[in-house]
Formats: sequence, C-alpha cells, structure tokens
Amino acid sequence: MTTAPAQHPALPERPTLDGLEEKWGAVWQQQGTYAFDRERALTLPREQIFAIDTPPPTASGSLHMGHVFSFTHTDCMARYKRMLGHEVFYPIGWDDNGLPTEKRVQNYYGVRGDATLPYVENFEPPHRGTATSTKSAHEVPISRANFLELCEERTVEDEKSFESLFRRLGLSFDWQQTYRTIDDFSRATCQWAFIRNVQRGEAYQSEAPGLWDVTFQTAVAQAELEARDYPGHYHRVAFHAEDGPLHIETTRPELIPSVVALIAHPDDERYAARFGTTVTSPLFGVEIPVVAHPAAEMDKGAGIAMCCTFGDLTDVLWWRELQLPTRSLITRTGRMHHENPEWLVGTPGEQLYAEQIAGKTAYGAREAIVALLRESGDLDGEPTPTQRKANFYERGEKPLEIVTTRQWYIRNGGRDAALNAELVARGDEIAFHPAFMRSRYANWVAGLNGDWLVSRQRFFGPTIPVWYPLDEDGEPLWDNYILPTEEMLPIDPMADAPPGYTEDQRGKPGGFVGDPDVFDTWATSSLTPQIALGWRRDDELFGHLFPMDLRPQAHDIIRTWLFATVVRAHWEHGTIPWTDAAISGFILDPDRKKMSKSKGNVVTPEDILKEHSTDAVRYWAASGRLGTDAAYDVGQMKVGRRLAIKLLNATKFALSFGEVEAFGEVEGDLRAAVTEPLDLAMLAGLREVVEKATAGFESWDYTRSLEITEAFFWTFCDDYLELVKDRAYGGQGEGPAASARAALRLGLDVLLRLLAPIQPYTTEEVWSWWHEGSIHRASWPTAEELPEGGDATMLASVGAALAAVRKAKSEAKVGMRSEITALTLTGPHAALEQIRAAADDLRAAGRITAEPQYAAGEAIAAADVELIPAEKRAG
RNA sequence: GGAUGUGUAGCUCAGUUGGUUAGAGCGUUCGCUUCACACGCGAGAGGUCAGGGGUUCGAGUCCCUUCACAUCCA
Repeated sequence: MTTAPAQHPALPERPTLDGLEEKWGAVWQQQGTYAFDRERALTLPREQIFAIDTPPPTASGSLHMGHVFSFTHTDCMARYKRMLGHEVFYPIGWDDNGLPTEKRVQNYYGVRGDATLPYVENFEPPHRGTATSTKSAHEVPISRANFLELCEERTVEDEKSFESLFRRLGLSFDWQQTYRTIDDFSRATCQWAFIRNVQRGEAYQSEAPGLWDVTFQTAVAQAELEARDYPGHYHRVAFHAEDGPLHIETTRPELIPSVVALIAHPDDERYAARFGTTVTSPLFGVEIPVVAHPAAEMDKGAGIAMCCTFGDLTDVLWWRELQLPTRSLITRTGRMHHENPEWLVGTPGEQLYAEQIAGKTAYGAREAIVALLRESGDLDGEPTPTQRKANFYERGEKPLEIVTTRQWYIRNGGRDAALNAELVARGDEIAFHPAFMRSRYANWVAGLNGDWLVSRQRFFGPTIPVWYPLDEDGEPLWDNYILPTEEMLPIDPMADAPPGYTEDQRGKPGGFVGDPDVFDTWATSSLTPQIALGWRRDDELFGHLFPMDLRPQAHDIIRTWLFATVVRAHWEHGTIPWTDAAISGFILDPDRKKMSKSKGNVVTPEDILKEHSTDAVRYWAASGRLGTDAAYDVGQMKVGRRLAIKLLNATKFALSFGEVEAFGEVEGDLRAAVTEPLDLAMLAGLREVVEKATAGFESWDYTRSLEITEAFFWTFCDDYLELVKDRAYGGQGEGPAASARAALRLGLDVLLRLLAPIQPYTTEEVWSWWHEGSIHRASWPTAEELPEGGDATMLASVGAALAAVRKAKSEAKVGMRSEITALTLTGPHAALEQIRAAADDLRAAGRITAEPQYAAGEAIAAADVELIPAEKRAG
C-alpha cells in the first residue's frame, strides 16, 4: 500500500545526476542493499530464489564496453527478480588463472617462468609495469614459485579496477559472495572434481598425438583452436618408383624424412594402379607404401598427399585408420629431433639428416631440404605460393604442430556417440535466450572429434593432482598413478609428497614424480556454480540452489565455458548446471566492426560512465536485446541521460504541488483520492503498462519492458502532466486538485519502480524524496495496486485534442502561451465525449478562453481557431 | 563448404497468432524563454519493408529462391 509521509518532501532546488553514483553506491554498500540472505533462502521454496552464475572476468584482461553491456543485462534481471521478492544469489568471481594472466605478468614484470629454477627469497622483478621490451630474450627467467607470487600480486591489483568499474556501473552483486579461480577453495574444488572424474572413469590419461603450441610450449584443446589462412608454397616433389617418378605437392617439404605413406582418393583413376605398390622418398630413400583413403582430396595439389606423422590432423586420421607407423620429427620446441630417427638408420638419408636437418627449426629444415631437392633434381619447377588453412592456438602466432605427448583428458562426447547424444540432450534441457543460440551448442557438441584435453604445460592454474611411482630403474609407472585424498586438497604434486612417500623420494628409483602440468583454465571455470555455491563446503546451500537459474555469457564461449560447465555438471551431479542461459551479443563500433584493442577502437568504460552518467550508459546497454550485437552508440546514452533527467524534474514538479492530505478525507490511501476521469484514465493506461512491462521481463525481454515504460512515461510528462498541472495547483478546487496530486504520485510511484532495474541511481534518488527505504527492495508493481474504473483511451483522446491545439499554435508560429479565443474540435463521437469530460483541463493546458465547439469528424483535430499571439517577452 | 542470425526512414532499432494509411528515438527542418526541465517544449518532412516468385480476400510478417552482411564451425 502506498502511503504519503506526513512531512513535506524535501525536494532539491535543482535536481542533478551528478554525484548520484558516489552517493548511492556508498549507501548500498553500507546498508547491504543487495546482500544475499542465506538463512532466508534456505527457508524459501526453490522457485523464489534466483541464483546467477556470474561470469568471472579475467582479472588481467582489459575492461571494455562488452562488460558494461552484458553485465547490465544480467543486473536488470537480477534487480527485477529481487523486487519480485526473490532471494537473489548474485556472486562475483575473478578468473585469475590461465595464459592471459601469465602473459600479462611476463610483460608487466619482464620475467619468464622456468620450472627448472629454484625459488628465490624476496625476489624483486626487473620492472613493475615499466618494461619497454616484450622480447623474451630480455625476460629474466625465474622459478615457478616466484612466478606464481607475481601472478598473485598482479591479479589482486587488476581485480581492483574491475571492482571499481562494476561498483560504478551499479551492479547489484553481493560483494560478500566472491571467489577467485586460483584461491584455495577453487583449486581444491577443481582438483576434487577431477579426481572424482578419474575414479569414475570419466577422465583418463593417454599418450597420443595432439596439437601443440611451440611458442607457449603447451598442449592445446580443440576448443582453443582457430583456423587461419597461412601463406605457404606448394613444392612439387618426385618420389621414386620402378616405373618412374610419382609427383606430390606439399607445403611442408621439411617433413619428407618422416613420410610414412602416399595417399590418394580410392576413386582417383590417376593413382589406381599405384595402390599397393611402394615408392622411395627423395633424398632419404625410405620405402613407403602408396595407399587409398577417402580423406585425400582429388582436386587439391596433385591429388596425392604424403602422410607424415604428424603434419596435420588429417595425418593423425590416416595414421589411426590405416595403422601407419609413428615417425615423429618435430619436438615440443618446434625444432627437428637432434638424434637420428631410427627409421633412417641405414638409409641414404642417415648422414644427410644428421648434417643438415637435426636440431633445426621447421623453417630452417625446410630451406635445407628444398635446397637439397633442387640439387638432386627432385624438385619439379619452382615452389608456387598458396594460402592454406592452418590451426592456430587462439592466442598463438605460429601454426600448431602435432606432437605426441602424455596428457589427461575428460570425456566430453568427442569419442563416444552415446555420451555425445546425452550432452546434446542436456542442451535441450536448458532454456537459451534467445532460443536459437541452442544451435551453437548443438552444432559444437555434435562436431567434436576428441575428448577434452585438460593438461596444460603452464604455471598459473590448479595443478593436476596426480603422482606417478617410479620403478627400480627410475621409470614412471604411468598406470599406477597416485591420487591425493580429499582432505589433502588443494595440493601441488611438484611440492607435496603423495601418501605413503616422503619428499626425499621425489625423482628417485622406487620413489615418485609429480605431474608437472596444470589444468586448462576451463577446467576450473567449468565449476563456477560449484565454487560460487560452496559445493562440499556448504552442502545445505548447494543442495538447495543447484542447479542455478541463470548463466549469462557471450556467444563466443558457448563451445568452451558453457559446454564445459554442462559436461562437469553432467558427470558430477547428473543434471544441467542451470535452467537458463542468457547470451549477450558483442559491441560493435559505429562502423559495425567488432571493437577490439588491435583495431584501436576501444573506449574506456569508466570514462564513458563518468561522461554520460551510469544510468545513461545502462539505458544504452538495456536497449540491446539478448543475442543481438549492438553498436556502441553515444546517441542512445544521451537519450538515456535525458530520460534520467526527466525523471528528476518531472517527479520534483509532481511533488511540488503539495501534499494530498491537505485536502482531507484521504487517510493515507491515495487511491481513494483519485476521482477525476482523466486521472483514472491515466492510471488505467499504467495498469496495462505494468502488465506488459512485467511480461517483458518474464520473457527475458527487458528491452521491451523499458520501451513500454519509457513511452508511457513521456506521454505522462508531455500530455497528462501538462493537462492536469493547473488543476493540481488548485485551479479547479480542492477535490479535483487532490485527485490529480494523488494520481501523479501513484503514477510516479509505479513508473519509478518499473524503471528501477534499468536506472538504479536516478530512481533511488527520486524515490528517496518521498519514501523510506531503497526502491531496489520495494516490490515490483502490480496492476492491482492501481485503481480500476478508468478508460485508458480517454487520455489518448484528450491528448490528441491538446496536440491539435498545439499544432494550431505551431502552424501560426506563435508561442504556446498564446490565448485561443475560439475553436471547434472535431472527432469521432466517443472521443468528443471523452474530451468534453476533461474540457476544463484541456482549456487550462491550451489557454483556451472560450467554450470550444464540438463537431463530428474522422480524426481528432482543431478547426476555426482564433488566437491572440502571446506578447513576446523582453530579453 | 556447413550452421545460425541479420537486411524496415540519413542513423540505431521496434513491428505479437498474417488484418485499416508500416512505428519509435536520434538526426534534420520550422517554431517557441510555456510559472519542473533549453540537458527543455511544440510542430513538420522523411520508407518500393534487400531483389524476384508463390500461398491468401489480404503479406514487412508464411513458403520458395537470389543477393548482401555478421558470427561460429570446417
């Protein structure tokens, strides 16, 4: 029930948006306005809780308008749910681990992690943000532990700038519900979830050819790949057979020493006679078979390809399906093996390899081999330039190599059709907003071709909690791996000894070694629901709130973050991790280009917020629908700013007419004071607005809700407020004045609450002028709280009559103060009746001094207007 | 090449199960110091709904097709 306080509202002389962020930000923080009430949540039925799996920003990453955009979307929903009375669980975490942080630390401090170095006490890095060179030669190698200390230092600092932005943006997080993906609890959660996967057979280790980044020297997963055009040259090279040369075309002649087969398409007539025969490789003289496989592309190059284990993923396919030998040449550093490969022993190529190839980079080896081919006459013609698609690590600059390594994998349906179908079905259980984003998910899952590789040969991340016993010769017994117990977590197998061993047995025959790797960053962030809700730490809360309600995120990481989270929840809990996924689009610059640092078109969000005010920027963000890319549009921010200022001024004006009680009989219930048909008409229109605005939020369309409310608010200001202001001042007596004042208050009370999720600062400021408590803890408006009995079309009719009067003055090019001494209003009969019923309001607003004439007509219009131009004021 | 989305006023975008003359804001033009707001108010101009074909009494909306753009995956 809306009640008017006894004292006159304290209205500011000249309301302003300036300073509202500081003023209300401090109040919200101090009063815990957005605090999550765990005890209340546990007593509520699940459907009255709204739990959000907030995206933890990469602390070392840059702040950009995309953060402002998507976080505002989620915050609008969170605020709506909170006003509905839901207990909102809205945590904020920081994604610290991973390569972005390592790169930032390397550049910021001028250091490089080196696992072979010992820890140095009180290490002082050469730079703190002052490094001028990013060349690795200028980086100081430091121990893993020292490196981790610097990662820790840097991320804590970087988090502060995010916090500052998020607070100014007015995000209604509970800042007590925070986590860092590198903190002890997150690491323990990550390790324990993995151990459970291992124990149930959902994770396994395998020695297999995999994608490898030679720059970062780490394995890379399918989800981190990026196919890019990469310039190369086709080299037409002759292989030798008894009946003459067989030419192939290759972009990677340096791999000729490791060729294991020549492969053509089974339907390719040109090579049909060759299948089953052998040829010898040029220079090296290794005998290899010519075989058929449908993956050979007939129209590419010569139509016959050399298979090297391994040059690319097709080689891996052939190697697996045709059971070809493994002849690995490229090492983890990207250089050719130093030792002579055993398959070259005794061939003409043995000496050649040792002298010309061993230890060279792939590029150097290529140059050498091309020169040798030219010399031997096996190079046919000159190399011709070509563009090929090569796989890159998304953060890397060199094409990935394929290297055989021992790694850990989590099963994700990439090698198991039944599991794949189950995971696709999980996607069907989740409501995507917008719904078409489910296709992204389904396409990705269906297209997987391998399990999820989680080992990374990096530093800053939860360690893989596994030890391997060593046999009497000091060789690891991989399959007898040792896992820690739950109480030990988090552990570092490179620093902690496994159960039953002591540290001095590390690396000794009969002792143990630790797995040196860390987890893929998604292996931790795929557990954000578990981390945020305190799985294993607060099982009561976790049990009640999991699965959560909402995962908000951008569409580019559906294949990574969203999918990985689904995989982990599927294995550990047998459920989806949340019921809804809200997918935000990207921010494009005005030229419709994606904004990015490399394009130099980024703007600094905090500056934008200060320049336009938070509520203005939030208005822009809330004007972008889920799933739709949005333009960075200063114009929209200005519109939002105008709306906010209008809220200030209109509310001040509406309250300034005086208290409703002054006219007696009201007894606090404003609804009883609303008696005039025009006032009831306005409120009837608002009842419809409340229903539509609520329906908008319910269908995750906060933009629709905003549009509906905003449009009504402008009509409220331009037409209704103009029509009733004379009456509200008392121009028609006390009862009609009370009706207008009460209707204005009721209307604004509802309008402010409808806009509160979008413009939290302005609505809070205005609300405070005549209410106790935060608007953000007030209840979401309902149609029922407004009086019935009005006819919403009446305001439209009277408003149209007012517009007709204004048009007459505008066309006469006179001021709106000009007096109208005669006019005829035309329109449909019903509309004229409505206008007649509000004739006094219309005459006051239009300065119509004569009694208007009424005449039937099609549209509402003013005719036969006589007016006296207002005297122009001096100055 | 595949998937998904988009194409409506100069710009940014709405347009519900198909239903009068296709809407809003910005910008633009003209006018107005009107006792909340000049960060304001009022009025006007501005569209072959990407092209073509079809279904229908009726299509921006449904179907087919072509084109363009974007994103993701090959």
